[in-house]
Amino acid sequence: MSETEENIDDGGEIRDFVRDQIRDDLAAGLHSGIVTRFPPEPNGYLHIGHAKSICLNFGVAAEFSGRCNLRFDDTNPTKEEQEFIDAIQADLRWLGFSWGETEFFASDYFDQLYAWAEHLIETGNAYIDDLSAEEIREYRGTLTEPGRPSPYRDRPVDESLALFRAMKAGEFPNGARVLRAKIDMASGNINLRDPVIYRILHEPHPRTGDAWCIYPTYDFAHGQSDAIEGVTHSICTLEFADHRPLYDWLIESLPVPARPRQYEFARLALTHTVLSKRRLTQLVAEGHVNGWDDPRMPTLSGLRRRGVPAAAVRDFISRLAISKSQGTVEMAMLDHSVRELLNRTAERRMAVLNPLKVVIENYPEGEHEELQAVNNPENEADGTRMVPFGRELWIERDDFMEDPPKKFFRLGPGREVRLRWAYFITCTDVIKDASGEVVELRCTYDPATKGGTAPDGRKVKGTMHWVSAKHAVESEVRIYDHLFTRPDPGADGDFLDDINSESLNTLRDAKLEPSLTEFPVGQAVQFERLGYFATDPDSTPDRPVFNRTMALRDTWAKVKAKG
RNA sequence: UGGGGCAUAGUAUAAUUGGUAGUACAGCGGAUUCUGAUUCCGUCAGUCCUGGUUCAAGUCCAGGUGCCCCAGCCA
Repeated sequence: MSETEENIDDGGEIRDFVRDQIRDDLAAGLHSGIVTRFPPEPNGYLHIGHAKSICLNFGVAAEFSGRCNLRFDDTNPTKEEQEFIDAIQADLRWLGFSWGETEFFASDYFDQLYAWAEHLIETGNAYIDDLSAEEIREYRGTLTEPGRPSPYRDRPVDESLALFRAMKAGEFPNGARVLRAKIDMASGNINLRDPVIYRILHEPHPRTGDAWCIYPTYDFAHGQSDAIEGVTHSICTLEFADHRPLYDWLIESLPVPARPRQYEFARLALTHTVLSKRRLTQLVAEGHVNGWDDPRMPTLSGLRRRGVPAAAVRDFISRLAISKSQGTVEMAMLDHSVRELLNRTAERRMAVLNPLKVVIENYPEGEHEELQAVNNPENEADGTRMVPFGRELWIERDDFMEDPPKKFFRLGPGREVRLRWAYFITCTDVIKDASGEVVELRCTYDPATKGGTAPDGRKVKGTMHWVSAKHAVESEVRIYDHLFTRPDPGADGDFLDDINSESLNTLRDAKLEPSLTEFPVGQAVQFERLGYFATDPDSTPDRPVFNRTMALRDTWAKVKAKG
């Protein structure tokens, strides 16, 4: 595994503004150790954008001999589910990260957070507001106009305290009242216009059950949770920069055990896909894809199912910059990391996706032989295997043209090509059906070319893959393309309108060489000349199903397209 | 003058803090090849704008412009 790191200085350290900050803080003696955290909300599956945050937070912790906590930000039981908690942990492990014995939950701190809320009321820094959600919005003002104080803003401390306790006791319905921090209704930063910090939610929580009917908001939970855990550097994405003043205000207003600091970096955006949880959830909920782990999804589980190795994801992330400028990375960048890793590690096999029958007329009927093939030219240790060869073969339809252009190196009438690891064959006849479609080729082979080289030194331009018809394993192969037709889905209207209707092409008549039945689910393999594939969990013992992880680069396709 | 953030090749970024604009991906061309793969070689292309300071500006100063985020009792 050779994961390249982009921004490395001569000392081998990764350089970016977050790590620079940490080095400075360490040099200034601010901390004895570094603690970060990865704080997913369990309301969806992890995607490749999360991988950037994961690699940053866990990476930083490892580089500075610190610790990274996995902490679920589970403060909104209306959206969160145990299924997501389990999936997030599974995806993290797959990606290759571990977080020690325990995982943390914001809900573990509900008692402490509640006590701090009371403290805020007692110190005159928070109040119970009876305004409705709509009224609060009206009073908040707009982006350019200041807000107005709620009529309940100066309610006596005792009254707020009593009301807050009544809220906790379940005496009010959802939405009846909220607890608000008392900060500045005229602030240019809307997060400081008396933000709601506790709301009534009569909703069972995946972890605390019915213990609570009031729940803290993100803003009231996150920084304090960081403080409780001794997090030194709370690294989040740019959209939270506006929240930092509130984060700091709460830390300063409360008797918390530590002073964590928040730093923001630009989240990952990728072309030809979407990475917002709202959109991904919509794709799943409305059935545009077959679940969170659909191989077309940018989720970690989708990538895994498609056959993308975790190491390739990590390599891709390592090439990214940690910065504050929000760009969109080309999907080709990810493709490159996948191909580079798989080229080195995936064994090669032969499979015919769109079969065309070939009969070798001068090969003895009823006989076959075993020919030796190299498993991986990039890794001699992978050895060789035997592949059965016979009189009737399958070749790829695309590898034959009746009237080929000059640059076409493959099979055509009267042409000679090499069958990989086997023989040179020459096409002698083309059989068509009533509609004129080619259904079979008649060929002859040269026994002297066994193994693929001609003793007389003659050359052929093309080498093709093939599968013995008698020994072929019937299979289904799923070919994937970008989920969206354009690089920026939704930029020009509804993102659903940009869904690629041809993102999944299921080939039900694929022919595999026999050894392909030995590949366990998820194991990467290269089908020679076609791409990298991995077995899908839908496979059955008698009918394997393969997903195409990534096509090989195809310069012929480019030549052909140019005409 | 609501607040916050960001501008370097097609894309993502680097530039020792004022001293030759470098890297990766993509593209293009070629060599090698029993995968039209891989590998190798070559090549294209960039500092948002306008002024200013300076021997010297991507970097400093002034003024513009453009893009992103914020008006959830989501995170």
